[in-house]
Amino acid sequence: MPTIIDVAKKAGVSIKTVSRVMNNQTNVKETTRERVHLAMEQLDYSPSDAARQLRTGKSLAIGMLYSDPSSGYQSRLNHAMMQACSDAGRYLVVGLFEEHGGSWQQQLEAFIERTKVNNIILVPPMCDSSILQEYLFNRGIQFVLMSPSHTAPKVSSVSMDDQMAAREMTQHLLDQGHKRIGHIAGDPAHIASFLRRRGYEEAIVSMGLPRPGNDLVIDGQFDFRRALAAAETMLSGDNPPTAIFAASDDMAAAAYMAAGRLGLAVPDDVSVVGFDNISIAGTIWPSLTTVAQPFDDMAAECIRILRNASSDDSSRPAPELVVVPHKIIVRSSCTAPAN
Amino acid sequence: MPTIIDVAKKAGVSIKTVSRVMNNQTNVKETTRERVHLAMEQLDYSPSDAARQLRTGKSLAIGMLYSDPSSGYQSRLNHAMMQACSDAGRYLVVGLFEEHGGSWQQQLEAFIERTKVNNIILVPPMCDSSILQEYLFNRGIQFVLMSPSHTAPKVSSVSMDDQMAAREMTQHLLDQGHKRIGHIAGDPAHIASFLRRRGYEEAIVSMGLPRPGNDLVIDGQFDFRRALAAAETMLSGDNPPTAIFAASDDMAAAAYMAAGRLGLAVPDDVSVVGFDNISIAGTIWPSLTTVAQPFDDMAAECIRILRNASSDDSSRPAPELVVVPHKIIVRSSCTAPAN
DNA sequence: AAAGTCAATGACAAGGTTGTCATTTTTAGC
DNA sequence: GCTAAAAATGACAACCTTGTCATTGACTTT
Repeated sequence: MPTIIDVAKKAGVSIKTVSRVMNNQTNVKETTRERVHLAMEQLDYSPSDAARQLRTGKSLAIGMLYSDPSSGYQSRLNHAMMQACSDAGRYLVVGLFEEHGGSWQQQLEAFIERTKVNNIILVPPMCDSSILQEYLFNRGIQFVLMSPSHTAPKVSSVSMDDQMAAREMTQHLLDQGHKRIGHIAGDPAHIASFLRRRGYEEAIVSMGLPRPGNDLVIDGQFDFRRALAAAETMLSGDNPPTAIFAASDDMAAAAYMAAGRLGLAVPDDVSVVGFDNISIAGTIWPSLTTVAQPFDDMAAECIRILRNASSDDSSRPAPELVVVPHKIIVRSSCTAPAN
Repeated sequence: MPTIIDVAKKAGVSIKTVSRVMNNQTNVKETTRERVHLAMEQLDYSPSDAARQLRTGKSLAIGMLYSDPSSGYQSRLNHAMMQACSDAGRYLVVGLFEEHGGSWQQQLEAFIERTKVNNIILVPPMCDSSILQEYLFNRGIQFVLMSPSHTAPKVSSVSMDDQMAAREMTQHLLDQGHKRIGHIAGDPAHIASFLRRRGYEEAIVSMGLPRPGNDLVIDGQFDFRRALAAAETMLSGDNPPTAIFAASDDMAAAAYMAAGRLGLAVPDDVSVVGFDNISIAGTIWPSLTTVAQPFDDMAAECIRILRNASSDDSSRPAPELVVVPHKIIVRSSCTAPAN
C-alpha cells in the first residue's frame, strides 16, 4: 500500500506538495502538478481515509434519518443513498425516528450525539421542519434536504418537481380521454402530497373540466390500507372515476386490489397510475404507469453537495437548489375509457 | 472532546493503561481498571475511530453485496443491516452484483479493490458459492454468510431454520383442515427455496397425505409475475388447492392478485400464507399470515461476529454457526376450507 | 542594481490511538 | 527477608495526512 511519501519520492517533491495536488490547492506549478499526478497513477496511490479524518477532524460518515422504513419510497431511497455513498467513498449511517421516541429535535440530538456525524440528509417529512433546520444550522452541521419544495433557500436542497410531474401524469390520463379521474392523495404531513394534488387539479382545470370534489379526491396517507378503502369508496360510488391517480405506487397497488375485489379489471374497467416508480410498479400485473422519481440522481446530488460543503473552507458555502428531472414511465395500466 | 490523555490524567495512569482497559486486555489490576472506567464515564469519553483505524489499519466498514435490490427481502435486510451497523458504530458499504457485469468473482474482486473493505457479508444467493468463499478465505478477508444452510462449517454463518419454519407454516394450514395445499416455490438457485419446499412436503407427508405433485408445486422464482402465473394456474385447475403457501411474501401478494382476478376471496375461498414478514405482509388486506424472518437479530449477529473476528488477534477465530429463532405470525389470510 | 512582492516549495509538528520494549511493582518460593 | 518470576505499568515511536510557518527563487518596481 503506497503512502504519500512514496508518491513524493517518485515525483521528486515534498509530501506537502503532493498533499496540495491532491486537494486541488493553489501555488503548485503546472508541470509539478502533472508530475505528481503521474506518480500517483503509477503507484496506484489512494490516500488513507483514516489519516485524513484524524488530521482534519472531518468524518466521512453521512447521516440519514427516516421515519418509515417499510414504505416503498424509503426502501428505494435507502438503496440509492447507500449506493451513492459507496460510490463516493463515504458511509451512510442511519437513524430511525420512532413514533413515540420523543420530539423530533430530541431524537435528532440523540442521533448526532451517538453517531457524531457532521453531514446529514433530511428526508420527508422531517425535511419540512424549520425547527430541525434551525437546530442543525446553529450546531454548524452541514445538511441537505431531500425536500419536495424549496421552502428554505438558505439551505441546499435536492428535489424533483412533484407538482409538474403530477400534472403531466394527469395530463396523460386526460389525453387518453378520461374525464373523471380520481386521486388518492398522500399524507398531508408531507408537502409532496400537497404538490401532487395541486398538479393533478391544475391539469384537470386547465382542460376546462370542473375542479374535482371530495368524491374524487380521498386522503390515502401513503398507507396501503387507507388507500385500499379510498379506492373502494371511489369505485363503488354512484359515478365512479374511469381512472385513478394514486400519489404513490404503494397506494396504486392498493387500487389494483380494490379493483380486483370489486370485479373490475385494470386497465379495461379502470385505469390506474402511480407515483415513485418503485420496484413493485414494474412487477405487478398489469405493470404500472407511473412517475419515475430520479432516486439515484437525487441521492448522488445529495452526496455531492455534502462533499463539496465539507471540503469547502469557507464555513458556509452558498446553498444549492437542485431540481432533478423526472420521467413518466408508460406501462400497461391505463387505456382509454370504455364508453 | 476528551482524548485518551484526559482520561489518563483523570485516572492517574498512563495512556497505555487506558488503552489496555478499553481493549479489554490483560495485565491491568482490577482496581486500576475500575478507576479508568470511572474516569471514562465522568468525561464521557469515546475513542477516536479515525486514530484507531490509522493505527491498527483496520477499517470500520463492512461490505455487503447483493443482487436484487428490489426484492422485499433485500429491502428489509438492507434496513436491518444499516441499523445494526449504525448501532455498532460501524458502516455499511454496499455493492450490487450486476447481471451482466462479469463473473461473480470478478465483481467481488472489483468491489474489494474499490472499497478496500476487510469485512464482508454474503447474502443469498452469493453465500452459496464456494468459489467466492474460497477467494475471500485466501485473501484473508473476514466474512460471514447469511446463508440458509451451513454448507461450509469452516465459515461463520447466520441463518434461520428455513425448513422447520416452512414445515410449521404448512402444519398451521393442515391444522385448519386443509388437505390440498399448493406451494409457490422460490428460485432454485437459492438453497432456501429447496429447504422451504422440503419443509412443506415433510409436513404434508407426515400427516399421511400424498406427496404433492407438479400440480401443487410450481416454481415462482421469487418473482411476482411468475408467481402470479403460478397461482392462476393452480387456482384455475380442475382440483384447485384450498390453500397456497408462497415461499415469499412478494409471491403471496401475487397469489392475492391471482385470486382477485379469478373472483376468489382470501381467505374464504382460498387461504394464503407467505414467508419473510416484510412490510407488505402487514399492510395488504387481508393481512398475511407468514413466517417472520428475524431480520434484525440476524443482522445484529452478522455484525457481532465480524466485530469479534476483527478484534480477535488470532488470525482465524473459530467459526460460529448461529441459527436465530423464527416465529409464525398469524394474521387474517387463512381460515378453514369451505366444505 | 537594490528592494520589495509574490509564487512555489519544503521542514516540521500535530492529530489520537496502539505496538514494542523497558521499567517498576507485586507475588511466589525458599 | 531475599531472589526470581510474574504482573502491572509507562515511555516512546509509529500510523499518514494536513496546517503553520519558513525558505527559496523569480519577477516587478523604483
